[in-house]
Amino acid sequence: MQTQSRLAVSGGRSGSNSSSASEDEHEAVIRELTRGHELTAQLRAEALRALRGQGQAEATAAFILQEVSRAFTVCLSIMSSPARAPPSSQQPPTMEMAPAPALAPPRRSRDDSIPREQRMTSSPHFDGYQWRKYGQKRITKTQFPRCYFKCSFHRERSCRATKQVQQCSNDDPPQYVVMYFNEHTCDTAAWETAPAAAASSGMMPLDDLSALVARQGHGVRALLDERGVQEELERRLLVSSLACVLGGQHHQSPAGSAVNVGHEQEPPPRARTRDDAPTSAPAGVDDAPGEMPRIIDEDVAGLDVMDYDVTDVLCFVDSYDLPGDGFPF
DNA sequence: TCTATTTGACCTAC
DNA sequence: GTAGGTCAAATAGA
Repeated sequence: MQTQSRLAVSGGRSGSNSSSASEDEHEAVIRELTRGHELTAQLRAEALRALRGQGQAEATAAFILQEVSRAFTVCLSIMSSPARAPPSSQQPPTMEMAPAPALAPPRRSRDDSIPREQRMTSSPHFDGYQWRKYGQKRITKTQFPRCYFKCSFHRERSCRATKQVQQCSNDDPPQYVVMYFNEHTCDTAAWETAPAAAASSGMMPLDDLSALVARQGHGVRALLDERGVQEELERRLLVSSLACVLGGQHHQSPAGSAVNVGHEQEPPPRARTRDDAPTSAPAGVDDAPGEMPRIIDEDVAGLDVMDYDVTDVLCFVDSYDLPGDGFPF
């Protein structure tokens, strides 16, 4: 890609002043983000022109590309903020002077306690990964205990991902703050496929999906209740709409269902119901493993935004309390 | 019997 | 010394 090559040129530039190189990189990132923003605007114009008069597809494409554009805007605001300014030249060089790292402590240091992602949800376990609870702690000045989870594959696949779940309100349904630490290094795509996992992977026709839920007993029903099906419909609509935009094809709603995905609509229902008691839930074993995209906090931008790359950015941004509908932390 | 959860103890950072 | 994060033995459930 052009972006990569440009950044590579910028980053690979030889020079004695590391601060200068850092500034160059910073400028390069802003430059690329700006260009991405411009290209998104062009793509949006082209897509809307191509899809003019096609109702649902047009609206969905407009929504998705608007969100992409918003992501670029937010990233640019982050990169332009003083906090993201490149380090000053007064900073002492640390690489050579730093002492040899001691044996890494097994426990996370306080510096690492900054979550890579934070979200508020009433379904703290439904994020597409399997977790195992390894601890619970009552935190001072809080009403509810904090639960600690590791990725279920932390041992066999050395996945270091952890998350903390803490109830923060007694509402109905109760709300939880979920904090994620470390990236998943496990390959969740290789999970064994239970029927529900197959259903949620997008490979099962929606008619079959609905029929499965109607036909099966508690097992599948627990995973894909009616609201889950509704959410699945919406997810596929988004995916197919974006594919149509990129492929220039007319969108056809999956399974002939008409699902409205728009700003005016009330937030779609959550997919999960069993997660409202994190201390007793079997830590996500039933949480629809597989390729199902993680569902981001329903509050993000007031929309039911799926966790594709774009919304990863959105979610990340939310934790910085930027202007908008972000998560207030 | 196996696996996941619970919970008190221990360890580390502040 | 305190608070928060993790460990690991005990326990529960399938």
